Amino acid sequence: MPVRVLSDGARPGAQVPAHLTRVPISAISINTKYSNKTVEGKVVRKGPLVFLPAGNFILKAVIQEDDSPANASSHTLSINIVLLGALAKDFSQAVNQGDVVVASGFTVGKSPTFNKDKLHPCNLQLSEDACVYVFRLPLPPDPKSLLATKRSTTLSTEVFRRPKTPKYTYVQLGNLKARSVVNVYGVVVFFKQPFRSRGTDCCSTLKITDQSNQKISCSIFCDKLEDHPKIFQIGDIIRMHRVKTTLFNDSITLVNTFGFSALTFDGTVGRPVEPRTSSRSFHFDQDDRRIVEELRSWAASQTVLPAVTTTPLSAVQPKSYFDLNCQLLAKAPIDTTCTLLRVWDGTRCPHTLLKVIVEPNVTEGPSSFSKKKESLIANVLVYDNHVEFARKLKPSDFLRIYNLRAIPGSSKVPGLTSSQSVEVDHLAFHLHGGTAYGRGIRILPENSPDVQELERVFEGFTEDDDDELSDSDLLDVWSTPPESPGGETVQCGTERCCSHDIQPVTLSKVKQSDPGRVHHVRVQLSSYEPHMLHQALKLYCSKCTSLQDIPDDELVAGLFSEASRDSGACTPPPWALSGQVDVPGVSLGSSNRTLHIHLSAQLMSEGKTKELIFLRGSTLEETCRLAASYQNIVPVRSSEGRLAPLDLSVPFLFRGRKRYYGCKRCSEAVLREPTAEGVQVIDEKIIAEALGVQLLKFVLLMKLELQDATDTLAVFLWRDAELFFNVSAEDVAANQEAQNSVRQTVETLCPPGGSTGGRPWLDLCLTTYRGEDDGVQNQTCHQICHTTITKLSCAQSEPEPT
DNA sequence: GGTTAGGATTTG
Repeated sequence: MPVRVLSDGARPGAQVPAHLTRVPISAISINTKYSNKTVEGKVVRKGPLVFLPAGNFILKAVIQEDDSPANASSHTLSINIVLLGALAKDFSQAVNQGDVVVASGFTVGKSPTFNKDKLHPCNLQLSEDACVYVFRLPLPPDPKSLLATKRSTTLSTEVFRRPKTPKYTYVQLGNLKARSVVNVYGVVVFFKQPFRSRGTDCCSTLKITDQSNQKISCSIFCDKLEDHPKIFQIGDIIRMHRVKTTLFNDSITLVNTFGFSALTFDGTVGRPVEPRTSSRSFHFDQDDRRIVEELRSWAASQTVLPAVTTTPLSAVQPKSYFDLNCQLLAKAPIDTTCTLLRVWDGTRCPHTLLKVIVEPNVTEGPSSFSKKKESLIANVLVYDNHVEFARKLKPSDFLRIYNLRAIPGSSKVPGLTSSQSVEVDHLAFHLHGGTAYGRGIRILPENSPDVQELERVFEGFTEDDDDELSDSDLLDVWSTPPESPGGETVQCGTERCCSHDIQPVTLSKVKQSDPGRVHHVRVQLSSYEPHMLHQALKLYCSKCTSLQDIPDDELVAGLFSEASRDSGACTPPPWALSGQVDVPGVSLGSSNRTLHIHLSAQLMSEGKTKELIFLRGSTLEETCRLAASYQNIVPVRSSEGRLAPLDLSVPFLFRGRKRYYGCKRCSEAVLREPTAEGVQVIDEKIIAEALGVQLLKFVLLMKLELQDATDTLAVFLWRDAELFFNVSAEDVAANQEAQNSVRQTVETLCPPGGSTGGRPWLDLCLTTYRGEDDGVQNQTCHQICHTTITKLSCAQSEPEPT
């Protein structure tokens, strides 16, 4: 925001950048440059915010010098100011009549209203490059009186705003004093990606400099990676709030302290000034922009600063260390200290590259590529501490690998058997262990210029026509950049929890196999049914193994009202005590209804009057309402003068928000008193048993289409669906939260309208069996078993606002 | 209310 409201009571001059000098209003004239000048005055008139075409704004105001030089003539003390665009909007909101403002970055024009208002012959025009600092007297203690005063004295209906964010001051690196807490800006001249320290945190070490030419080392300790400064390359500009100065080896060093936060910026002159941060709220204004731009142009003029270079694969020299921007296509663990990253940058390295052979089933991402693409792929071996970071990488991620080493000749590659020879006369790429020289890997964000450059190069890449279809088709999957979901990031994967000791196979292998087998696969979810997830919920009878849909509410309500009309005389069973309950009318003015209830005499005698009622004559809606007051409600009707359960097309039991159904085929429902002796909780099982009802189980049934590099396969998710989604189907039937959880999981595995590149790879255990139902004999079916979702919900943590 | 690191090429 270009309008800065400074602390209550602050006086002009205190926080305006020091390089600006004030010009008296009376001295303003056309044909003079005012690039480093300010004017100061009290707002004596503030016009309304006027909307212009194309979403633009204009606002006019008059400011008056209130501590003017004695020799100024009175008519030149006040000057019209014209504000345009966002500045006008901000001014309208943040500035009140009576405030003292300091303006900079304005241009001077001839005042068209001079003849009319007899004010200054010039006006000040403030647009994009201008800045307005607002000073305001301390507020009276009672906000009500303040508002009243304001209303009576302002011309427009502006919102009076207390300053939201304090103004930060930044100490030049040459002026740092030991043992203080400061805010600083600097150009990064050295940095390491965050690495795990021996203590509790990750550590970023960096060195920064500024116009004072001091080079200051910094150590940033944060547990969470996202709180660390997002430094991509030397020359980036960093702003840090709340770092403390300490002395080490006679030099000032900076360490983060309580409330630390950092913004970083691309250090290239001319690029957009976009702060990089994980923090959801931070202070950033025209002054910050100016500081960043000044540091950029200063750094550009400095020859002593290290040059920023990345090297494309086409220019890599043997024996050199270099930084590589690339896209990850596939990765595979080699052993505990080494991981293979298969990357490309769209350029061809002139040297023969190392080939590393790994089992296809340990590879994440495609295990083979078209010949043409294969010739562009570099195999990067990352060691030791980088293995842990490599675990987090996904195929299709854009990476910057720092201090990668190109090693010519034959090297031994760990994990290879003797039959898998390593080519001699090749170039191998190693990311050695440790963090010396900033060695490490960073995932580049989608909006980074480096990523955009890579994408441009990839766009120019076409597959050979004679390539095998399966490979080239799948390339599209891998060339697709990852989705960047807004807000909370949910990363999903799956984990097998079976005891099978078998290696993963491809889907084409699964398709060829006989029923009665178990397979492990690594796949993506390409589609699922039903799309209306409530339709995935079914009722299952474990006795006759039948599966049925849950009756819809309309049908159930109809059966209830039909039963409620049957109001013939009715003799309750001898074990029951009968009574009545009033149910308030549904709408205002509709009369209360009196319903018959019957209770177990046994339970009554134990004082358990709320635990179970048999309810007669109610509608579905009334039953649901009463379910809030009674733990168990069994709807009953009068049948041939006796009390009987309702037809099993409707729930035989309501327990809170949960409804329970019985199997029509396997139940012989009669009304009996439950034996609740020694029973702590009367639940659906006890009641079902008493009523002779075969309880139906809620289950989830989905049909999923899986895909990998070789094929697609339709599988069922049923027997272990609850394990898979980590919810109970009964909860899904009753509560929104569980439904949302299932929906969210499915949508993360298979984003609606999303590209396949954003879909996670899933490790599944499949059983293959002979389907017998539905008259389709001998059909081979597949089912996901022994597999559970692992959901990493990375809610953006909220560091202290900066 | 503050240990960790405090740059400085490699086992492969």
